[in-house]
Amino acid sequence: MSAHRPRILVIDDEPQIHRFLGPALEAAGYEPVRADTGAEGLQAMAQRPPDAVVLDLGLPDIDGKQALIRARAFYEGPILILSARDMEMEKIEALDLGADDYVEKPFHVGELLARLRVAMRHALNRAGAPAVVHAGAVEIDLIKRLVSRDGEPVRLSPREYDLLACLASGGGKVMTHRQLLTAVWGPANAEDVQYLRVFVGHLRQKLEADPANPRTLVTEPGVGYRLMVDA
Amino acid sequence: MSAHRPRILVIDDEPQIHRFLGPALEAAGYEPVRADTGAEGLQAMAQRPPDAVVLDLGLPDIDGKQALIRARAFYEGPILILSARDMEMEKIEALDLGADDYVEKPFHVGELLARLRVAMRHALNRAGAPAVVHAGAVEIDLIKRLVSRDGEPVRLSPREYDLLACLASGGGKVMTHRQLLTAVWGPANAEDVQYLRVFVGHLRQKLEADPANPRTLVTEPGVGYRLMVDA
DNA sequence: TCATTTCTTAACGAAATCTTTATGCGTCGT
DNA sequence: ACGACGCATAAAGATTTCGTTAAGAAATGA
Repeated sequence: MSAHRPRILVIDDEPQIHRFLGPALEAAGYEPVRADTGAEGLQAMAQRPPDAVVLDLGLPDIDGKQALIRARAFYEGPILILSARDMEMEKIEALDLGADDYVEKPFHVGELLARLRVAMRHALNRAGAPAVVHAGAVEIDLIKRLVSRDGEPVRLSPREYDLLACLASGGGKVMTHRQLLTAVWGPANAEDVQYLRVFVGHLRQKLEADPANPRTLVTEPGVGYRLMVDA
Repeated sequence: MSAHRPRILVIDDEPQIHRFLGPALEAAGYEPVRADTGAEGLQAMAQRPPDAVVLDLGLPDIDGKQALIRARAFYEGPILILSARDMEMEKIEALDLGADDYVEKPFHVGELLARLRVAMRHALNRAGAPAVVHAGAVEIDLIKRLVSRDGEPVRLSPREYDLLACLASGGGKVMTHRQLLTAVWGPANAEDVQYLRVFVGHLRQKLEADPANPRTLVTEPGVGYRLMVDA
């Protein structure tokens, strides 16, 4: 299955929560990501935005409210608040600060999962901004997952698209072999440069006017590849 | 921006609830609308759609679940469930049936209002999504739950419609196998891609001019399917 | 209840994709 | 000049993914 399971970041200092929420999430088809402190959680969110966040307000290092505010500064996805305390004011504040739901501890796993589904249902409708990258005659719509050349749609295989998307998201910067390989083929294949050669070839065949003299997908010898995005 | 205050329909048989929720809503800047039975509530919703609904599950005339299902058939706004019972299964069912939140009685007014704000915040994002989607010769009315091809109505089974509706709500985006499966068959069946193959086949049979060469319901190999909605 | 529709599941051939190996070309340093 | 190295392309085989069909189970409605 190439479409990855939704990644749920759980930020909680109690190992117990992770121990039983992790497997539950996994059983429900999600990929749980663990963070034990607020700082760790915020870093994880910034590094690779998860599909949803479960945040405990009672963290040892950062005040829960502060964590929520700082998270909302750059993260738009669903955030569910967990809290041991039954304080109305806290709930109201959290919800008004941008949390999508609030669950009291102790909670039923089924209910948490249901509320997670609701939050992600809402997130689906939140139509994102049109993230479209232009590179010469090539146009890449990263949201619709659509690629066209001179206005004509181009059919790409999953790997081909993932590779192109990775290059496009770099914003014209050189992407090293390692970066591309780990992103598309996973960390285990970070050394198989040959994959890149083959698939870059495929992409050039489909996207370049003259595949032998690439002007859009350029190779940076010894380093990696670069997509020449328009300014 | 609507000219008048947001109208909140409260469906509850207990006069007590209306007595203290009504003024609270009014104080918060809303215009409360009262319904004492399920039938009355549904009628009010159909007659003049409120900006949000607060629905008590323990109604005397209609089963709460049924009321929710029937409401969701034509009303897309926020629905908050009220219930005296603390039953996990009921919560999960209600949330999966399309409710946006679930509050147990007795509740704090402040919390209810906060959750209402969250729900309406979500509704804002949801707004703007067209209720009728055109894709080639196919027309899908997501509210009336009606599908037609070249103006001729098309009969679809429940699953077939749900699948098509999910594709249509994507607005031309690719919907991954996982997204479609979790939305239509539930998270438990997120891996059964075979369902999709079978039902996509059915839909093509009914909707495509040449089912063997689909131009409206396109497959994105390795990723999912896409409905080619008109621009 | 019975009849009809709908859903689930399995099997199979066909097609597309991925992986791997092989080969040729050019550059660079020795 | 020579070999080493990185890059590009081609092609074959293995694997995965798709679409179709069909038959039995389950749900629906009269």
